[in-house]
Amino acid sequence: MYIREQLTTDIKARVARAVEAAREAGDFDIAAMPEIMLEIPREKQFGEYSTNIAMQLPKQAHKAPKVIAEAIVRHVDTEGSLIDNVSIAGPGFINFKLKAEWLSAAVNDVLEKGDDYGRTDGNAGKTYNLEFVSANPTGPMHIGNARGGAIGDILAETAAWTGYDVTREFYVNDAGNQIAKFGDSLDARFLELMGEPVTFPEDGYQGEDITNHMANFIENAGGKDACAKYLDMSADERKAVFVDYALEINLAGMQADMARYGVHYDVWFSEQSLYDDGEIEHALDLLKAKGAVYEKEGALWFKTTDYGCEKDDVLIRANGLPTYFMGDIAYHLNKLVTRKFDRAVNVWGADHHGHIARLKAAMQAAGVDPDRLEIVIMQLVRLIKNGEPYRMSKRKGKALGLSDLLDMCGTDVARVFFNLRSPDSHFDFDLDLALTNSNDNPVFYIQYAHARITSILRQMTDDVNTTATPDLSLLTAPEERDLMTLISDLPETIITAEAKMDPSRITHYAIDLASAFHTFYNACRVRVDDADLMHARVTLITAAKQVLKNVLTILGVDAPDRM
RNA sequence: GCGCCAAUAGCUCAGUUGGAUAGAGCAACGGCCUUCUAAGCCGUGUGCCCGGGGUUCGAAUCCCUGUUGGCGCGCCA
Repeated sequence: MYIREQLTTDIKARVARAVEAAREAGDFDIAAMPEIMLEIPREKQFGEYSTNIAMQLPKQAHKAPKVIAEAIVRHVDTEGSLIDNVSIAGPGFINFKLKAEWLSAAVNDVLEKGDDYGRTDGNAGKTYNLEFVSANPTGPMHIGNARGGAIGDILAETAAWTGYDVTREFYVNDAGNQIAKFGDSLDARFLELMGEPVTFPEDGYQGEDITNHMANFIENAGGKDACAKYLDMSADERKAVFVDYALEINLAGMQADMARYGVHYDVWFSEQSLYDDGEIEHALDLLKAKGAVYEKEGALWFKTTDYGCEKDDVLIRANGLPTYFMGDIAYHLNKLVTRKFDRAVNVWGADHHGHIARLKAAMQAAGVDPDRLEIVIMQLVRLIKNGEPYRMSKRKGKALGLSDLLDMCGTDVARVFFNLRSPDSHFDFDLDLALTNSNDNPVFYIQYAHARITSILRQMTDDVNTTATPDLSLLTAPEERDLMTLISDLPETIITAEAKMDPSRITHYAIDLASAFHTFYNACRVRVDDADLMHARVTLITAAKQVLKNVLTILGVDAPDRM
């Protein structure tokens, strides 16, 4: 148990006993014990913890909040606790001021747990599938995928730090309509390169990458003459060859890009495998058996409207081909039923939010608790160049790729940048800022704190007797206390980030921690004549360095020793 | 038309399960390096928390409503 958890459970228990004691003493009468909430006051003058219990009771106790608060405070037993004193303030807040020792406990906690400081086990034993990015494999990844990658990966990491057994998953859309379009586009470029007359499909992929694929294909095959045999094939056979060829290359490219981005997937799940393994059929049969499917105009429909949605959705088209929705149902049943994940979470772009309700409806129809499926909706990224939105079209191949982005600003900057704001806020990616002004980026601010600490410690190896126990009670400066307080917050920050599915909280914490260290650094010298104080401060910055390292690990960002 | 997301300082944004005097970065101005990394620190001030109702002891936060912006509403994925 980390120190904050110990404190909150202890204080809550003492408050509950005090309320009980006050009631027994006849100070007030209440029918039921309300939930006791502890909060951390914004103003330091109000102590480390505060409860509003006295303001929740007046209705049933028929007494003024202050009177209730006084009665509770009279009965609070602080024996054997870290509570220094209890007071009443404002409209009836009960404030707890702690003994300075609690901060030492936080520092010792860090030193004891090391690389594991911040890990908790509240979700131990539960499996968690996190699907993110899942970019269309028909072309290179774009900047929206970059945001999804950073958010998803750090979300996965926070989940792992709270005890979940996490699987990072990429759904490869290697089946269906867009693959057909991909094949049409490849074939058209091939015929063009071969000098055959051809009209490029109107809704085809116009990017250069398509032409490059086929140019390379021809070269690898030994030139145009050697490729003449493909002209004799049927168009469908030929497209199948090209799709196989280009898909493999694209997939390898995406895997390489994601690896470079610090994202390592456990599973690359093929949509096509759902067809090959009969899971599409099986899912359809299941829905049919539940009576959720009907036929209309030659197509098979899912009764989405039975689940509060506006209209029904097609599962199998009149031409016999399953829709993307059908595949998605089979896929999520695979996650939740076949593979039995306790939770399945998807990170989707805002342009997909309309699909949440119907997918959950399908899960419900299939007899699966829809709450086991959660969607994190990420608002779309807007590229800003020269202060104006930069329009790009993936179809025309003008998108800025993930690899271009990484060339420009590097993995560390990109990962932090995309986790500066919560997923559900709109995000403007300023190209000029990323290109020219990396000093403004908070990632350097955080890393600089780590490098500074390392530098100090490097120079002090001989000055401190590390076998002795440091006297942390010497750390009384406000800057020292602020730093220690922040250090104690990491476990709860991770738990909150996971619970709210908001990885930006980790980034904000990292910035706050770095700021607390820089402030401390400027206010307090570590290398001082007083050997005991020096020892205590070395211990403090050693802990701060460890926490910075752990938080950078979660963010997937390097913790440099020098800058 | 219906649905989802957003609106807080000049700009970009924090703001914890509703709490006490709404914060930070950038920008502007002024200060801090003979001593552990100045990619840093300290100081100076600015708010119709989009408007209007409501709930509450208490609302930037919750509910209703309006406005503005983004996205979606296909036998596309």
